[in-house]
Amino acid sequence: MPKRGRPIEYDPSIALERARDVFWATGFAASSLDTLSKATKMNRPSLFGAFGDKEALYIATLERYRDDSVITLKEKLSGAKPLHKELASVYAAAIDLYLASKDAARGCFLIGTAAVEAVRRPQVRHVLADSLTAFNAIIEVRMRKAVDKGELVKGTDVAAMASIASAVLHSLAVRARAGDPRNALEKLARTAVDLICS
Amino acid sequence: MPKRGRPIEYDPSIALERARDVFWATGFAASSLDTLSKATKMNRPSLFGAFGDKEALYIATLERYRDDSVITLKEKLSGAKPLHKELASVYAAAIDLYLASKDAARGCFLIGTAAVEAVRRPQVRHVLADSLTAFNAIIEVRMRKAVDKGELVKGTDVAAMASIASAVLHSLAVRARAGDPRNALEKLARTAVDLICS
DNA sequence: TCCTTTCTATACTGTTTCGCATATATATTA
DNA sequence: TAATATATATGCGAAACAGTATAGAAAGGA
Repeated sequence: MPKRGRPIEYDPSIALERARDVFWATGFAASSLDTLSKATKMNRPSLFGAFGDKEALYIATLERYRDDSVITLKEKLSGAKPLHKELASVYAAAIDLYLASKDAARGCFLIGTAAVEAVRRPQVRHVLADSLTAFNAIIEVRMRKAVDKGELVKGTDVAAMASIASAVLHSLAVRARAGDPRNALEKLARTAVDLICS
Repeated sequence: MPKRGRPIEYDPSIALERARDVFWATGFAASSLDTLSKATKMNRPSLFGAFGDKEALYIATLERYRDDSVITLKEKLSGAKPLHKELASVYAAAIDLYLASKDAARGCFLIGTAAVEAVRRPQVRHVLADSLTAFNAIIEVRMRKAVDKGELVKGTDVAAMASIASAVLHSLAVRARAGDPRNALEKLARTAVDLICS
């Protein structure tokens, strides 16, 4: 017996994106339910019905961002192209994402907004930790493949190399939010690719 | 004509440290003046008289943290010891600082709490950017010296190397706040030292 | 047509927030 | 001692806040 009662007027997926954008620009603590309600075009009761309280909504946006990021990261590190090209495309995509806003740069949603809440909110901390681990693992898989293919010298510590590649991603996230210009971020990315793939 | 009127009962320097600790654990937005007032043992009117409004107080704590960090960073990168030892001691000191709390790890005060406010608060963004630039510059100076001393091969791009060393510091800051255990952070630090000083 | 179910709109409640106004305490100076 | 200058203590007040209660609207089912 599907479809009883009044149908919902919002698209949960779009609403989640709008809420994410609010949190991304303002952070969790400074984002009011009023602002979120307007951005998602959902009334507060509808927000509660769909996602739960403010923290649950925030965590849903974080998980969505993590899942999207995992997908694009896997795509870009598929192994179809040489490692140095794939790694460069990962950094380029990250920089585009971090500088996408017309206002001040937003950086990475996770590192920029979840880090501050992580100390006092264990759920947020765990989503953040899971995400960083997931990203690192995808990079590590590609690095292992690179050793097999001869793109990296045999004996390379792939876990170590992956953590360095991740570190550069973290640095791009922070520096974007600090207002670093695009060319500075691109220089860091080139440096990292050269260092890792030399 | 010094010392008129009732003398202050608080130590501005200690009060600033206490306020910094509140911001460090809770972030700017979620730190109430009530909590800050209790932590500093200053009434709200005294807080305003001494530091101005909440944002001015926050910026004062950020600048203090940056200045302290610059001093210790310069000390540890004085050139008295080999580069790999000095760099390792920088990372070790950072890890100690990031994990110092008895509760959840606080990471880096700047990256953990200023990054989230940077988008909407230009003053915070500028302090953050200045700080990252200052840290990077100190590392770069040491790297240049390392080339002169023969610790790094001639022709090394010292600016690039310094930005990688900084990136690892940023990653440690984020990963500490995500709850990564000490040994994971220490492994990243060792990896970075080996990569940079090999 | 009328009932049930589900979503939406409005408005409310009690709390917390920041910044400040007023009153009081403690020092120096005349 | 009186006057002045500065700091502290208490608490006010308007606004914002999160979450909810209640009423109304829009669909399907009988």
